[in-house]
Amino acid sequence: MRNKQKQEWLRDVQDVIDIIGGRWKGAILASLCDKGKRFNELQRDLDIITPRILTKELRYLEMNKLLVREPDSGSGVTYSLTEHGKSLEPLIISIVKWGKKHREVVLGQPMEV
Amino acid sequence: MRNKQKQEWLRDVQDVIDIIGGRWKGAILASLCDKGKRFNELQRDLDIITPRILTKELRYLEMNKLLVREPDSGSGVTYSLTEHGKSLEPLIISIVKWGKKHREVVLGQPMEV
DNA sequence: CGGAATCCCCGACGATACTG
DNA sequence: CAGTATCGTCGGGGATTCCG
Repeated sequence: MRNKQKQEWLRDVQDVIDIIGGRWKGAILASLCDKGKRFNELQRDLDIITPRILTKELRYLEMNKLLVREPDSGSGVTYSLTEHGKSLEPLIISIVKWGKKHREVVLGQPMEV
Repeated sequence: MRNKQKQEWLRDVQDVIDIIGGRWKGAILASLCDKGKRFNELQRDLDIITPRILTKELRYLEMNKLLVREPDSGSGVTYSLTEHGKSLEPLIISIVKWGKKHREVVLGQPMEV
């Protein structure tokens, strides 16, 4: 760990994990991927997350500029991904790819060369 | 979230996050990246992680076949990455790359097209 | 409808000490 | 050297209720 560059990596990795990690953030991003959604719509879509948590997560993601909150005239709010938010998708795909390979390995495939 | 594929993605992502997330796992992997290390060596390398935690993390990573524990004759144990463990590096690099971009965006760069 | 306020629980993480 | 044992804390996540 004396290695400076790796120290920095760790910080970056932690940041990203903070964004897509946790129980809900990934799901929220995924749900918004198709199209923008309203609060209640999200709440239903996410298998009954409590409003408190949903609000908190949305705020966090908004702060990180991954999504935007747009009140429409009346009592309605729409959340949708920003370009930056969408740019996460390729990364997610890489992660998923490794994750699948990982599952195979752990389930007992031979792998040691 | 009705989207089946995305549900699966989320699971995979969570798995991966579980591996590189948390406070220490990433650091341990990074530390072992150069070469295998002994328990105490790791402990020192990781800026005073307590033995309890280190043991727990090592066990977890071992279970996931990212590293191997090899007792050498005498009272010494060496931990080193498996091929599978090493295969994480490219992924980490992708994550770091996005993380850096992300920091720029959040720090206030224009980015909306 | 879209939240905010309160209260609570549990699991991750840690400090410290001890052992074969 | 390589752990175990015991205890403690701290905060994320949740249930429930109330509000404009």
